Amino acid sequence: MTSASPILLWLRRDLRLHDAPALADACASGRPVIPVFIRDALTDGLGAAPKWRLGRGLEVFSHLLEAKDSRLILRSGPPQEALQALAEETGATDVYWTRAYDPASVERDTGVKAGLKDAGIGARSFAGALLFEPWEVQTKDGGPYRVYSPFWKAVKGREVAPPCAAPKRIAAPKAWPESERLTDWAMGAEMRRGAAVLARHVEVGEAAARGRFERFLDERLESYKADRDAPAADGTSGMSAFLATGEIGPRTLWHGAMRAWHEGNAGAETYLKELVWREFAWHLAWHTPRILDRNWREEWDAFSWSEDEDRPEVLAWKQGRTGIPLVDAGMRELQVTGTMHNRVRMIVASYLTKHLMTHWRIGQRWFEEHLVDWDPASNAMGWQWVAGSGPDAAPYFRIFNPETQREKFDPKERYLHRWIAEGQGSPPETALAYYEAIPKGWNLSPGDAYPEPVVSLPDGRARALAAYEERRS
DNA sequence: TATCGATTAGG
DNA sequence: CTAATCGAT
Repeated sequence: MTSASPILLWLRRDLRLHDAPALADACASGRPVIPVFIRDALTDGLGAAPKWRLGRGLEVFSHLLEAKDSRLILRSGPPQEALQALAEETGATDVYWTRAYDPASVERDTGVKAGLKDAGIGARSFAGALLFEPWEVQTKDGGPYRVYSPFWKAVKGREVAPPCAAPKRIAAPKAWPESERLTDWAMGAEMRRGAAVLARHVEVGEAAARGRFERFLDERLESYKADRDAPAADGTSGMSAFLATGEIGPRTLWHGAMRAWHEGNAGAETYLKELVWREFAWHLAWHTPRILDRNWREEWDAFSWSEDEDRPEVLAWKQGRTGIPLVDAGMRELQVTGTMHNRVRMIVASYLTKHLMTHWRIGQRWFEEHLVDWDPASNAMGWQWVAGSGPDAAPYFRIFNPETQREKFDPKERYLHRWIAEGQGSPPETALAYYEAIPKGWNLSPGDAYPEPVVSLPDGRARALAAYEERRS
Protein backbone atom coordinates (compact mmCIF):
# COMPACT_ATOMS: atom_id res chain seq x y z
CA MET A 1 0.00 0.00 0.00
CA THR A 2 3.01 2.32 -0.09
CA SER A 3 1.76 3.93 -3.27
CA ALA A 4 -1.80 4.50 -1.97
CA SER A 5 -3.00 8.03 -2.68
CA PRO A 6 -3.72 10.29 0.32
CA ILE A 7 -7.16 11.29 1.55
CA LEU A 8 -7.79 14.96 2.26
CA LEU A 9 -9.73 15.29 5.52
CA TRP A 10 -11.51 18.64 5.26
CA LEU A 11 -12.07 19.81 8.85
CA ARG A 12 -14.76 22.36 9.60
CA ARG A 13 -16.63 21.99 12.89
CA ASP A 14 -15.21 18.64 13.92
CA LEU A 15 -11.94 19.41 15.68
CA ARG A 16 -11.67 16.07 17.49
CA LEU A 17 -10.18 12.60 17.27
CA HIS A 18 -12.89 10.59 19.07
CA ASP A 19 -16.38 10.11 17.71
CA ALA A 20 -15.39 11.41 14.26
CA PRO A 21 -16.59 9.04 11.53
CA ALA A 22 -14.93 10.93 8.67
CA LEU A 23 -11.55 10.75 10.39
CA ALA A 24 -12.08 7.15 11.49
CA ASP A 25 -12.99 6.02 7.98
CA ALA A 26 -10.07 7.87 6.44
CA CYS A 27 -7.66 6.28 8.89
CA ALA A 28 -9.21 2.82 8.52
CA SER A 29 -8.49 2.95 4.79
CA GLY A 30 -4.80 2.58 5.59
CA ARG A 31 -4.03 5.44 3.25
CA PRO A 32 -2.18 8.62 4.22
CA VAL A 33 -4.49 11.30 5.66
CA ILE A 34 -3.95 15.02 5.19
CA PRO A 35 -6.09 17.07 7.62
CA VAL A 36 -6.87 20.51 6.25
CA PHE A 37 -8.82 23.54 7.44
CA ILE A 38 -9.81 26.14 4.87
CA ARG A 39 -10.46 29.74 5.87
CA ASP A 40 -13.28 30.59 3.49
CA ALA A 41 -15.95 33.29 3.30
CA LEU A 42 -18.01 31.60 6.01
CA THR A 43 -15.04 31.64 8.38
CA ASP A 44 -14.32 35.29 7.65
CA GLY A 45 -17.98 36.15 8.24
CA LEU A 46 -18.08 34.75 11.79
CA GLY A 47 -18.78 37.03 14.72
CA ALA A 48 -15.79 38.28 16.69
CA ALA A 49 -16.06 35.90 19.66
CA PRO A 50 -16.88 32.71 17.75
CA LYS A 51 -14.06 33.50 15.31
CA TRP A 52 -11.61 33.97 18.17
CA ARG A 53 -12.86 30.72 19.75
CA LEU A 54 -12.47 28.82 16.48
CA GLY A 55 -8.91 30.11 16.15
CA ARG A 56 -8.11 28.80 19.62
CA GLY A 57 -9.72 25.49 18.72
CA LEU A 58 -7.62 25.18 15.57
CA GLU A 59 -4.46 25.89 17.54
CA VAL A 60 -5.18 23.19 20.12
CA PHE A 61 -6.36 20.69 17.52
CA SER A 62 -3.21 21.13 15.44
CA HIS A 63 -1.15 20.21 18.52
CA LEU A 64 -3.35 17.15 19.03
CA LEU A 65 -2.61 16.08 15.46
CA GLU A 66 1.10 16.74 15.89
CA ALA A 67 1.11 14.40 18.89
CA LYS A 68 -0.14 11.75 16.46
CA ASP A 69 2.67 12.56 14.01
CA SER A 70 0.15 14.30 11.80
CA ARG A 71 -0.46 17.99 11.00
CA LEU A 72 -3.23 20.46 10.36
CA ILE A 73 -2.72 22.11 6.98
CA LEU A 74 -4.19 25.62 6.75
CA ARG A 75 -5.31 27.18 3.48
CA SER A 76 -7.41 30.21 2.53
CA GLY A 77 -9.86 30.79 -0.28
CA PRO A 78 -12.83 29.12 -1.91
CA PRO A 79 -12.81 25.51 -0.66
CA GLN A 80 -13.25 24.00 -4.11
CA GLU A 81 -10.09 25.69 -5.39
CA ALA A 82 -8.12 25.04 -2.22
CA LEU A 83 -9.01 21.35 -2.20
CA GLN A 84 -8.25 20.89 -5.89
CA ALA A 85 -4.91 22.62 -5.48
CA LEU A 86 -4.08 20.38 -2.53
CA ALA A 87 -5.13 17.29 -4.45
CA GLU A 88 -2.82 18.27 -7.27
CA GLU A 89 0.10 19.01 -4.93
CA THR A 90 -0.23 15.81 -2.90
CA GLY A 91 -1.71 13.30 -5.30
CA ALA A 92 -4.78 12.94 -3.08
CA THR A 93 -7.71 11.39 -4.89
CA ASP A 94 -10.44 11.69 -2.24
CA VAL A 95 -11.83 14.30 0.13
CA TYR A 96 -13.73 13.33 3.28
CA TRP A 97 -15.66 15.66 5.58
CA THR A 98 -18.26 15.78 8.34
CA ARG A 99 -21.58 17.17 7.14
CA ALA A 100 -22.83 20.61 8.18
CA TYR A 101 -26.52 21.49 8.07
CA ASP A 102 -26.94 25.27 7.91
CA PRO A 103 -28.10 26.52 4.52
CA ALA A 104 -24.89 28.40 3.66
CA SER A 105 -22.72 25.36 4.40
CA VAL A 106 -25.09 23.02 2.60
CA GLU A 107 -24.97 25.18 -0.52
CA ARG A 108 -21.17 25.39 -0.35
CA ASP A 109 -20.72 21.66 0.27
CA THR A 110 -23.15 20.64 -2.48
CA GLY A 111 -21.18 22.74 -4.94
CA VAL A 112 -17.84 21.44 -3.73
CA LYS A 113 -18.99 17.83 -3.96
CA ALA A 114 -20.17 18.27 -7.56
CA GLY A 115 -17.07 20.25 -8.50
CA LEU A 116 -14.67 17.70 -7.06
CA LYS A 117 -16.44 14.86 -8.83
CA ASP A 118 -16.23 16.78 -12.12
CA ALA A 119 -12.50 17.08 -11.50
CA GLY A 120 -12.23 13.33 -10.97
CA ILE A 121 -11.74 13.60 -7.22
CA GLY A 122 -13.83 11.44 -4.89
CA ALA A 123 -15.90 13.32 -2.29
CA ARG A 124 -17.58 11.67 0.70
CA SER A 125 -19.48 13.37 3.48
CA PHE A 126 -20.11 11.74 6.86
CA ALA A 127 -22.53 12.08 9.75
CA GLY A 128 -21.26 12.87 13.24
CA ALA A 129 -22.27 16.44 14.00
CA LEU A 130 -25.80 15.40 15.01
CA LEU A 131 -27.43 12.45 16.76
CA PHE A 132 -29.79 11.88 13.82
CA GLU A 133 -29.74 13.10 10.26
CA PRO A 134 -32.51 15.74 10.00
CA TRP A 135 -34.30 13.86 7.22
CA GLU A 136 -34.37 10.63 9.20
CA VAL A 137 -36.72 11.96 11.86
CA GLN A 138 -40.24 12.26 10.46
CA THR A 139 -43.79 12.57 11.74
CA LYS A 140 -46.35 9.91 10.81
CA ASP A 141 -47.29 12.08 7.84
CA GLY A 142 -43.71 12.00 6.63
CA GLY A 143 -43.09 15.69 7.43
CA PRO A 144 -40.71 17.42 9.84
CA TYR A 145 -41.55 18.03 13.49
CA ARG A 146 -42.66 21.50 14.54
CA VAL A 147 -43.17 20.95 18.26
CA TYR A 148 -40.52 19.82 20.70
CA SER A 149 -42.36 17.25 22.84
CA PRO A 150 -43.41 14.94 19.99
CA PHE A 151 -39.89 15.29 18.58
CA TRP A 152 -38.46 14.14 21.91
CA LYS A 153 -40.93 11.23 22.05
CA ALA A 154 -39.93 10.23 18.54
CA VAL A 155 -36.19 10.12 19.21
CA LYS A 156 -35.75 9.18 22.86
CA GLY A 157 -36.01 5.46 22.22
CA ARG A 158 -33.96 5.47 19.05
CA GLU A 159 -30.59 3.92 18.59
CA VAL A 160 -27.81 6.46 18.31
CA ALA A 161 -24.68 5.24 16.60
CA PRO A 162 -22.00 4.64 19.24
CA PRO A 163 -19.05 7.03 19.10
CA CYS A 164 -16.18 5.55 17.12
CA ALA A 165 -12.79 5.29 18.76
CA ALA A 166 -9.99 7.75 18.15
CA PRO A 167 -7.63 6.40 15.48
CA LYS A 168 -4.51 4.73 16.87
CA ARG A 169 -2.45 6.35 14.19
CA ILE A 170 -2.98 8.79 11.37
CA ALA A 171 -0.77 7.81 8.45
CA ALA A 172 1.26 10.75 7.18
CA PRO A 173 1.82 11.47 3.49
CA LYS A 174 5.33 11.07 2.04
CA ALA A 175 5.63 14.86 2.00
CA TRP A 176 3.47 17.45 3.73
CA PRO A 177 2.04 20.27 1.61
CA GLU A 178 2.68 23.89 2.57
CA SER A 179 0.51 25.36 5.29
CA GLU A 180 -0.40 28.93 6.08
CA ARG A 181 0.25 30.12 9.63
CA LEU A 182 -2.61 30.43 12.08
CA THR A 183 -1.15 33.56 13.66
CA ASP A 184 -1.29 35.25 10.25
CA TRP A 185 -5.02 34.68 10.19
CA ALA A 186 -5.41 36.88 13.29
CA MET A 187 -8.68 35.25 14.23
CA GLY A 188 -8.85 37.22 17.45
CA ALA A 189 -8.26 40.60 15.85
CA GLU A 190 -11.88 41.76 16.05
CA MET A 191 -12.04 40.95 19.76
CA ARG A 192 -9.60 43.75 20.57
CA ARG A 193 -9.17 44.02 24.34
CA GLY A 194 -11.90 41.48 25.06
CA ALA A 195 -9.75 38.52 23.99
CA ALA A 196 -7.48 38.60 27.03
CA VAL A 197 -10.48 38.51 29.37
CA LEU A 198 -12.20 35.71 27.45
CA ALA A 199 -9.01 33.67 27.49
CA ARG A 200 -9.15 33.53 31.30
CA HIS A 201 -12.61 31.99 31.24
CA VAL A 202 -12.65 29.73 28.21
CA GLU A 203 -11.38 26.16 28.05
CA VAL A 204 -10.40 24.84 24.65
CA GLY A 205 -9.85 21.49 23.03
CA GLU A 206 -10.95 17.87 23.02
CA ALA A 207 -9.07 16.86 26.17
CA ALA A 208 -10.66 19.70 28.15
CA ALA A 209 -14.07 18.82 26.74
CA ARG A 210 -13.84 15.14 27.62
CA GLY A 211 -12.45 15.85 31.07
CA ARG A 212 -15.19 18.31 31.86
CA PHE A 213 -17.89 15.95 30.60
CA GLU A 214 -16.58 13.08 32.73
CA ARG A 215 -16.60 15.30 35.81
CA PHE A 216 -20.09 16.47 34.94
CA LEU A 217 -21.35 12.88 34.76
CA ASP A 218 -19.67 11.94 38.03
CA GLU A 219 -20.34 15.02 40.10
CA ARG A 220 -23.24 17.04 38.78
CA LEU A 221 -25.59 14.98 36.62
CA GLU A 222 -27.41 13.55 39.65
CA SER A 223 -28.56 17.03 40.70
CA TYR A 224 -28.79 18.43 37.17
CA LYS A 225 -32.58 18.69 37.16
CA ALA A 226 -32.56 21.02 40.16
CA ASP A 227 -29.26 22.85 39.62
CA ARG A 228 -29.27 23.55 35.90
CA ASP A 229 -31.65 26.49 36.27
CA ALA A 230 -29.66 28.32 38.94
CA PRO A 231 -27.32 30.71 37.13
CA ALA A 232 -24.95 30.98 40.09
CA ALA A 233 -24.52 27.22 40.39
CA ASP A 234 -22.00 25.27 38.34
CA GLY A 235 -24.89 23.00 37.42
CA THR A 236 -24.68 22.74 33.64
CA SER A 237 -22.45 20.54 31.52
CA GLY A 238 -20.64 23.45 29.89
CA MET A 239 -20.45 21.56 26.60
CA SER A 240 -21.90 24.19 24.26
CA ALA A 241 -18.68 25.79 23.02
CA PHE A 242 -17.04 22.39 22.62
CA LEU A 243 -20.04 21.22 20.59
CA ALA A 244 -19.93 24.37 18.45
CA THR A 245 -16.34 23.68 17.38
CA GLY A 246 -16.85 19.93 17.35
CA GLU A 247 -14.23 19.35 20.03
CA ILE A 248 -16.69 16.85 21.44
CA GLY A 249 -19.42 15.03 19.53
CA PRO A 250 -23.09 14.72 20.48
CA ARG A 251 -22.98 10.93 20.28
CA THR A 252 -20.37 10.86 23.05
CA LEU A 253 -22.64 12.99 25.23
CA TRP A 254 -25.73 10.93 24.39
CA HIS A 255 -24.14 7.60 25.23
CA GLY A 256 -22.52 8.97 28.38
CA ALA A 257 -25.85 10.27 29.68
CA MET A 258 -27.75 7.20 28.46
CA ARG A 259 -25.46 4.93 30.46
CA ALA A 260 -26.17 7.06 33.54
CA TRP A 261 -29.92 6.88 32.82
CA HIS A 262 -29.82 3.11 32.78
CA GLU A 263 -27.97 3.21 36.08
CA GLY A 264 -30.86 5.19 37.54
CA ASN A 265 -29.22 8.64 37.55
CA ALA A 266 -31.91 11.21 38.40
CA GLY A 267 -30.63 13.96 36.12
CA ALA A 268 -29.89 11.90 33.03
CA GLU A 269 -33.23 12.22 31.27
CA THR A 270 -33.30 15.98 31.73
CA TYR A 271 -29.82 16.23 30.24
CA LEU A 272 -30.74 14.02 27.29
CA LYS A 273 -33.70 16.32 26.68
CA GLU A 274 -31.36 19.29 26.53
CA LEU A 275 -29.18 17.51 23.99
CA VAL A 276 -32.31 16.89 21.97
CA TRP A 277 -33.19 20.62 22.06
CA ARG A 278 -29.95 21.17 20.12
CA GLU A 279 -31.00 18.41 17.77
CA PHE A 280 -34.46 19.95 17.37
CA ALA A 281 -32.87 23.30 16.48
CA TRP A 282 -30.90 21.69 13.66
CA HIS A 283 -33.97 19.73 12.56
CA LEU A 284 -35.82 23.04 12.20
CA ALA A 285 -32.91 24.80 10.50
CA TRP A 286 -32.67 22.01 7.96
CA HIS A 287 -36.37 21.74 7.16
CA THR A 288 -37.28 25.43 7.50
CA PRO A 289 -34.09 27.45 7.01
CA ARG A 290 -36.05 30.68 7.12
CA ILE A 291 -35.96 30.25 10.92
CA LEU A 292 -32.43 31.68 10.77
CA ASP A 293 -33.46 35.15 9.64
CA ARG A 294 -37.24 35.54 9.35
CA ASN A 295 -40.24 35.08 11.61
CA TRP A 296 -40.94 31.36 11.55
CA ARG A 297 -44.63 32.25 12.01
CA GLU A 298 -45.35 34.83 9.36
CA GLU A 299 -48.20 36.39 11.33
CA TRP A 300 -45.49 37.94 13.51
CA ASP A 301 -44.41 40.13 10.58
CA ALA A 302 -47.28 42.35 11.73
CA PHE A 303 -45.86 42.82 15.24
CA SER A 304 -44.56 46.34 15.85
CA TRP A 305 -41.02 45.46 16.92
CA SER A 306 -38.48 48.25 16.54
CA GLU A 307 -35.51 47.50 14.31
CA ASP A 308 -33.81 50.77 15.22
CA GLU A 309 -30.58 49.66 16.80
CA ASP A 310 -29.53 53.19 17.78
CA ARG A 311 -32.07 53.68 20.56
CA PRO A 312 -30.48 54.35 23.96
CA GLU A 313 -32.38 51.47 25.58
CA VAL A 314 -30.85 49.04 23.06
CA LEU A 315 -27.38 50.34 23.92
CA ALA A 316 -28.23 49.97 27.62
CA TRP A 317 -29.23 46.34 26.96
CA LYS A 318 -25.96 45.64 25.14
CA GLN A 319 -23.95 47.26 27.90
CA GLY A 320 -25.75 45.51 30.73
CA ARG A 321 -27.06 48.83 32.04
CA THR A 322 -30.83 48.45 31.72
CA GLY A 323 -31.30 48.95 35.45
CA ILE A 324 -32.83 45.46 35.70
CA PRO A 325 -30.21 43.55 37.74
CA LEU A 326 -30.69 40.03 36.39
CA VAL A 327 -30.72 41.29 32.79
CA ASP A 328 -27.58 43.33 33.36
CA ALA A 329 -25.79 40.49 35.13
CA GLY A 330 -26.41 38.23 32.15
CA MET A 331 -25.26 40.77 29.59
CA ARG A 332 -22.05 41.32 31.58
CA GLU A 333 -21.44 37.61 31.95
CA LEU A 334 -21.57 37.51 28.16
CA GLN A 335 -18.89 40.20 27.83
CA VAL A 336 -16.52 38.50 30.27
CA THR A 337 -16.97 34.82 29.52
CA GLY A 338 -18.41 34.68 25.99
CA THR A 339 -21.29 32.61 27.35
CA MET A 340 -24.43 33.21 29.38
CA HIS A 341 -26.38 30.82 31.55
CA ASN A 342 -29.25 29.38 29.52
CA ARG A 343 -32.00 30.60 31.83
CA VAL A 344 -30.58 34.11 31.79
CA ARG A 345 -30.45 34.03 27.97
CA MET A 346 -34.21 33.57 27.99
CA ILE A 347 -34.65 36.43 30.43
CA VAL A 348 -32.46 38.98 28.62
CA ALA A 349 -34.11 37.96 25.34
CA SER A 350 -37.57 38.44 26.82
CA TYR A 351 -36.66 41.86 28.20
CA LEU A 352 -35.26 43.00 24.82
CA THR A 353 -38.11 41.68 22.68
CA LYS A 354 -40.99 42.46 25.06
CA HIS A 355 -40.19 45.22 27.53
CA LEU A 356 -37.96 47.05 25.02
CA MET A 357 -40.10 46.06 22.02
CA THR A 358 -36.98 45.33 19.97
CA HIS A 359 -36.87 42.86 17.09
CA TRP A 360 -35.31 39.54 18.04
CA ARG A 361 -32.89 39.82 15.08
CA ILE A 362 -31.02 42.61 16.90
CA GLY A 363 -30.49 40.38 19.92
CA GLN A 364 -29.67 37.42 17.71
CA ARG A 365 -26.92 39.44 16.01
CA TRP A 366 -25.49 40.60 19.35
CA PHE A 367 -25.27 36.99 20.53
CA GLU A 368 -23.75 35.95 17.21
CA GLU A 369 -21.01 38.52 17.75
CA HIS A 370 -20.32 37.70 21.40
CA LEU A 371 -21.03 34.03 22.12
CA VAL A 372 -18.06 31.68 22.00
CA ASP A 373 -20.62 28.85 21.82
CA TRP A 374 -22.50 30.49 18.97
CA ASP A 375 -24.57 27.92 17.10
CA PRO A 376 -26.70 29.31 14.27
CA ALA A 377 -29.58 26.88 14.78
CA SER A 378 -29.83 27.07 18.56
CA ASN A 379 -29.41 30.83 18.56
CA ALA A 380 -32.16 31.42 16.02
CA MET A 381 -34.53 28.92 17.61
CA GLY A 382 -33.94 30.35 21.06
CA TRP A 383 -34.59 33.95 20.05
CA GLN A 384 -37.73 33.07 18.13
CA TRP A 385 -38.96 30.84 20.94
CA VAL A 386 -38.69 33.71 23.42
CA ALA A 387 -40.04 36.29 20.98
CA GLY A 388 -43.06 34.11 20.31
CA SER A 389 -42.53 34.01 16.55
CA GLY A 390 -41.00 30.56 16.53
CA PRO A 391 -42.09 26.95 16.64
CA ASP A 392 -43.41 25.37 19.81
CA ALA A 393 -45.05 28.66 20.77
CA ALA A 394 -47.11 28.94 23.91
CA PRO A 395 -50.82 29.65 23.43
CA TYR A 396 -50.33 32.91 25.38
CA PHE A 397 -47.98 35.89 25.12
CA ARG A 398 -45.02 34.88 27.25
CA ILE A 399 -43.29 37.68 29.14
CA PHE A 400 -40.65 36.75 31.67
CA ASN A 401 -40.57 38.87 34.80
CA PRO A 402 -36.85 39.27 35.58
CA GLU A 403 -37.56 40.03 39.24
CA THR A 404 -39.75 36.93 39.72
CA GLN A 405 -37.16 34.85 37.90
CA ARG A 406 -34.42 36.19 40.15
CA GLU A 407 -36.40 35.31 43.28
CA LYS A 408 -36.89 31.80 41.95
CA PHE A 409 -33.48 31.06 40.50
CA ASP A 410 -31.06 33.42 42.27
CA PRO A 411 -32.69 33.93 45.68
CA LYS A 412 -29.42 34.75 47.44
CA GLU A 413 -28.36 37.13 44.65
CA ARG A 414 -25.11 35.24 44.22
CA TYR A 415 -25.28 35.65 40.45
CA LEU A 416 -25.96 39.39 40.72
CA HIS A 417 -23.08 39.75 43.16
CA ARG A 418 -20.77 37.94 40.76
CA TRP A 419 -21.44 40.23 37.80
CA ILE A 420 -22.55 43.67 39.01
CA ALA A 421 -19.84 45.81 40.60
CA GLU A 422 -21.82 48.96 41.37
CA GLY A 423 -22.76 49.29 45.00
CA GLN A 424 -20.30 46.66 46.21
CA GLY A 425 -17.47 47.69 48.51
CA SER A 426 -15.04 45.19 47.04
CA PRO A 427 -16.51 43.69 43.89
CA PRO A 428 -15.32 40.22 42.83
CA GLU A 429 -12.84 39.80 39.99
CA THR A 430 -15.65 38.68 37.68
CA ALA A 431 -17.59 41.93 38.08
CA LEU A 432 -14.44 44.01 37.58
CA ALA A 433 -13.34 42.01 34.54
CA TYR A 434 -16.35 43.43 32.70
CA TYR A 435 -14.66 46.84 32.63
CA GLU A 436 -11.57 45.29 31.10
CA ALA A 437 -13.54 43.54 28.39
CA ILE A 438 -15.86 46.26 27.11
CA PRO A 439 -14.99 48.91 24.50
CA LYS A 440 -13.16 51.89 25.98
CA GLY A 441 -15.62 54.13 24.16
CA TRP A 442 -18.39 53.07 26.52
CA ASN A 443 -16.68 55.13 29.23
CA LEU A 444 -17.89 53.01 32.11
CA SER A 445 -16.26 52.39 35.46
CA PRO A 446 -17.17 50.40 38.59
CA GLY A 447 -17.62 53.64 40.51
CA ASP A 448 -20.63 54.63 38.35
CA ALA A 449 -24.05 54.70 39.96
CA TYR A 450 -26.18 51.70 39.06
CA PRO A 451 -28.78 52.95 36.54
CA GLU A 452 -32.52 53.33 37.03
CA PRO A 453 -34.57 50.99 34.79
CA VAL A 454 -34.61 52.22 31.17
CA VAL A 455 -38.09 50.74 30.97
CA SER A 456 -39.81 49.65 34.18
CA LEU A 457 -41.13 46.12 34.43
CA PRO A 458 -44.83 47.08 34.69
CA ASP A 459 -44.61 49.69 31.89
CA GLY A 460 -42.69 47.38 29.56
CA ARG A 461 -45.08 44.52 30.20
CA ALA A 462 -48.15 46.70 29.57
CA ARG A 463 -46.69 48.12 26.35
CA ALA A 464 -45.79 44.68 24.99
CA LEU A 465 -49.21 43.26 25.86
CA ALA A 466 -50.87 46.19 24.08
CA ALA A 467 -48.76 45.56 20.98
CA TYR A 468 -49.70 41.89 21.11
CA GLU A 469 -53.42 42.73 21.23
CA GLU A 470 -52.86 45.17 18.36
CA ARG A 471 -51.25 42.45 16.22
CA ARG A 472 -54.05 40.01 16.93
CA SER A 473 -56.77 42.43 15.91
C1' DT B 1 -38.55 26.34 29.83
C1' DA B 2 -44.61 32.26 32.31
C1' DT B 3 -47.36 35.68 34.79
C1' DC B 4 -50.96 37.55 37.31
C1' DG B 5 -54.76 37.77 40.12
C1' DA B 6 -58.39 35.21 42.34
C1' DT B 7 -59.53 31.55 45.22
C1' DT B 8 -58.78 28.18 48.59
C1' DA B 9 -56.35 25.56 52.24
C1' DG B 10 -54.03 25.74 56.36
C1' DG B 11 -52.29 27.61 60.63
C1' DC C 1 -52.08 36.05 57.47
C1' DT C 2 -49.30 33.12 54.11
C1' DA C 3 -48.78 29.50 50.85
C1' DA C 4 -50.52 26.62 47.50
C1' DT C 5 -53.56 26.09 43.63
C1' DC C 6 -56.10 27.38 39.58
C1' DG C 7 -57.78 29.65 35.39
C1' DA C 8 -57.22 33.21 31.84
C1' DT C 9 -54.10 35.17 28.82
